Amino acid sequence: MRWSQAFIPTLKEVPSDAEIVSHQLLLRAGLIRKLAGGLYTFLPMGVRVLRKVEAIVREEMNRAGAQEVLMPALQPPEIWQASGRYETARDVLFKLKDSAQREWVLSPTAEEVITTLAAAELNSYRQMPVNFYQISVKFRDEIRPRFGLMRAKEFYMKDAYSFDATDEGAMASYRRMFDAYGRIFARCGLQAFPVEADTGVIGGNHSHEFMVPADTGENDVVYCETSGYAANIEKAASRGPEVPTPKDRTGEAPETFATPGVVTIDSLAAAPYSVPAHGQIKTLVYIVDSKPVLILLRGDDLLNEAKLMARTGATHARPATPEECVQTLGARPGSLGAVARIPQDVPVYADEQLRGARGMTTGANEDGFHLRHVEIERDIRVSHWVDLRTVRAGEADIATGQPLKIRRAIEVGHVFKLGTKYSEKLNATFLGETGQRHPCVMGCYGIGVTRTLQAIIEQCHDKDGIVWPTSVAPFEVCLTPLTVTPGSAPRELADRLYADLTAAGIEVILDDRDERPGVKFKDSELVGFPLRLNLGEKSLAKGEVELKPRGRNVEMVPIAEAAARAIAWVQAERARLNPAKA
RNA sequence: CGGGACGUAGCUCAGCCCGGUAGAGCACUUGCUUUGGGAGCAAGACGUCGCAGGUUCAAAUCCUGUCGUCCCGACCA
Repeated sequence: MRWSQAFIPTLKEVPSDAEIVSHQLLLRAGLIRKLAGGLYTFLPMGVRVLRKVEAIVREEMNRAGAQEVLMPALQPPEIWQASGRYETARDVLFKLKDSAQREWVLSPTAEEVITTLAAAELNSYRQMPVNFYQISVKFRDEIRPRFGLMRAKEFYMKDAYSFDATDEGAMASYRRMFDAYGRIFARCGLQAFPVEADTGVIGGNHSHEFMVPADTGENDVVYCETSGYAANIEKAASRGPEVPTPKDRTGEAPETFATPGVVTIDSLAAAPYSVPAHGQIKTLVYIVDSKPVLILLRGDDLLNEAKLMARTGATHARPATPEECVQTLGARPGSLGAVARIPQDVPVYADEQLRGARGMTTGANEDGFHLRHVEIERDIRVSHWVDLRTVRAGEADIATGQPLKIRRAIEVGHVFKLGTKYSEKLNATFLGETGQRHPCVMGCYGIGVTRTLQAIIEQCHDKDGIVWPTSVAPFEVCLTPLTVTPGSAPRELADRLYADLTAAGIEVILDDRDERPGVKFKDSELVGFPLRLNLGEKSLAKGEVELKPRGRNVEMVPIAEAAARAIAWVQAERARLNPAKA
């Protein structure tokens, strides 16, 4: 490719609506342009990278035994109603009507379609295990698209679905995908690591997310360097808070005391009350699938909504409004408690940290009053003891007792053992060896291809621009003659090297633009080609060309060796990023 | 959905408070010079000031509405 013929609209200045560096570089390097919020056009360089990431995903999926299919993005709502997700996923589902007023949904994932296919086509245990995948455009009605490709309304995703006759088989399928994911991200030059993930309403503990550490990520990962434990904060557990919960028996009965104007944990912890936060019971009213529930936490703990959803099996949960609190408990937020006046039909979920708690202080369910000397198991009707709190950095790892750390990360992949949720609802059953009919045991496995692309930039860049891993770079080598006049030595050599490298199977872009050297250097570094060959009059006169790997120092090599050295460099990088092939 | 900010040339922005008919830098076109880190000089082209109403002799500027974009929040009672 000749740069003069290529469409690579680089930007010197930072577009005002790009906040994070990877988004800025996507725009500045001429990979994408925005059409509207959360919708982007991929320009030629962007497409080249996208296709490379996609190819890596495809190769590894095929290697893992998955078979590629392609499903419609436009889907009938009936199958979504059948799975129940028409309701549970309503917030992210795009819906539309055709000219006959028939409704359709735009697919965010394809469990319903693939399970419908399986219901029709998979009839015998002999047909399993089988794993179908596709790489296609997905749609999500994001309430707030942001960060360019990170959270978009339309994006590229690889989604795979495994079908097994047995639970053990499903675990083997899961493992194969888990391993394939490790290879995929490694080949993309990306440092991504698996963390235990929340399994939501489906339950079980076989779900991992693949995370790329980045301050701009939208997930918090809890991890322990000693034990290797790593989990999404939505799922993470620890040995508990550093300050233990008071449990000394006092024998005193609950006592009401006036706390005018005190409606926060902090103000009750301050003088004149001086009740430490860990000696308080925080009472929350949540509306879970339209019904009120009470949630009890230690005063210094934070509710983990994902855990709440998982423990209650709910699909929607939100804090109750002050009016709903009054309706449920007769008091406003700030004075809520679970000791008295709790309607029988309102379940009380108490966090495990409160088990055995004594001498606690909590709201009296009367505005302006609190209760002290509360013993939770004596005074409160707890219907469920569950883990609901959010782990904090510094708490002890369950395995080793070492302090846990927390960092932000970008989720680029997710593997999930689904079980029979979809196969039961959509009737994907098969006949087993004994002639019995069983639902298929499923797994689903996603990789955000466009998000992965941006995560690579987020991880691989410097002050000058993108530093592409060779495996996903739009071109592997950028030939940069500093003089482009036909017949000049740099131009002649560039043309010759272009032919040699191309013949060796290297992807080369020749910067034949009649631009000043500074412009060419800046552009090639912004776009991020892994290896640049500078061909200047001065060094050529000395019989040398410059080999400039992106982000590393220049090396002078004799003209006669230039092609061989460049080829060797690229091949070494390819091998480093794909050891299996080397 | 709540809050905040911003919409002026392809891009980054000024002008708005205090109304008088639109500017800078970069990019683009042409010419000359320059040629190892986003060149210099000269000339040129580029705008329904997001859109719709309103106030006014006069609106980018003031008022109302609307659309769009970005940020924060949507657990901490």
